[in-house]
Amino acid sequence: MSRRSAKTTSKAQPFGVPFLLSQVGAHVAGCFAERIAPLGLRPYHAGILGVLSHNAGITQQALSDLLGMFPSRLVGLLDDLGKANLIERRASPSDRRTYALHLTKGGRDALAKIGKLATQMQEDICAALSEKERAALADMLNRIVDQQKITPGVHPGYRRMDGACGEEESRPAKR
Amino acid sequence: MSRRSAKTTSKAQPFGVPFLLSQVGAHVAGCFAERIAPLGLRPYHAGILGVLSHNAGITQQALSDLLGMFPSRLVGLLDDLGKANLIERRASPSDRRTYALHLTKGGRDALAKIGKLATQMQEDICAALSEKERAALADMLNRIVDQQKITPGVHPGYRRMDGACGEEESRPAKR
DNA sequence: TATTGTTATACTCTATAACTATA
DNA sequence: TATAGTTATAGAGTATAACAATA
Repeated sequence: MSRRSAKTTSKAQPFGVPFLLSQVGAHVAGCFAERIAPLGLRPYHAGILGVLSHNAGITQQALSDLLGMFPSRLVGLLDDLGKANLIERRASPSDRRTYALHLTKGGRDALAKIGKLATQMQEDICAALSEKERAALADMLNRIVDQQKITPGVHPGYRRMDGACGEEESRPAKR
Repeated sequence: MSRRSAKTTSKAQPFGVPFLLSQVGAHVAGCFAERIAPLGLRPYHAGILGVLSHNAGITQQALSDLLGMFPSRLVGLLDDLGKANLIERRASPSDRRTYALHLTKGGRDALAKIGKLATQMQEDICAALSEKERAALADMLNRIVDQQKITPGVHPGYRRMDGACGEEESRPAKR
């Protein structure tokens, strides 16, 4: 194609799919972080709101399990969301040690805003692709998610990097 | 273990391309980190080796510019690579303040190992895709890289998050 | 005076451990 | 005794500032 001006950049190199995925993924994540910053939120917060919308009433323990993060790390994030009145910790009648996590009205509103923002981002990020290609890209990525046994809708960024990668089939419930 | 049985994951949801890209990208990055760990390297190190292979003799200042990171942050990474005898800082005859960065034989060997490892990873990550699809995916990602003005071969992970995202056309050379 | 590379410092983030209150 | 949630502590990682040598 068109060669770029001299600059320090390298010439057209055959970068592999893994590098491209990681590169574009990091770029997208950075863009997303920038765009939700005005809402007073960080990507971690947004991800939790999303998970809560599909898992109403989940406990903190179960949520930290699902996200693959330490419970102690979750506390601060939930505190943030609580202070912003986006979630509430409802006391559980059966077991008074646990809280049931729920989105508030404000939380659902925030999530809707994030959704619009994500739609806009898709438009920007995929500007170089046709409608058909975007669908094909989404389909391929979904199949990778499935084949790699990534939990749908859960971002690996929460995960503590122990043994999250492929290699073996064993997934010994991590305890 | 009553709570783990319910499989708290959400049902099939329409996750957008940006989320999928970020999700898969983070997964791939984690896998890559795991796989190069036995070489005593982290992704940052590998990325620098790759950049140096196409920019032999670059100065630290120019490299930190290219990567978008603070020079002081670069020092430690180059120290690591130097201690492992993968790069060398050659004294510059014209300007004795600067060093010219070069890969050593060991550095080129390490880079070759990383390349094989990346090829293997591509096989694993793309297991769900046909050859044709892999090519289509790479092509689409390359076009996104181009359209989003991401520097080819440079991972955004180095970048300090100031204003790296799209929005405007202005790119005021960031001094 | 400005610039390159380096060191020093402060701040953020996260993992681990200790604690409480329930069970 | 074990578990849910929290708090405390410590370690890693990074941004900023200050510095010495050279231009």
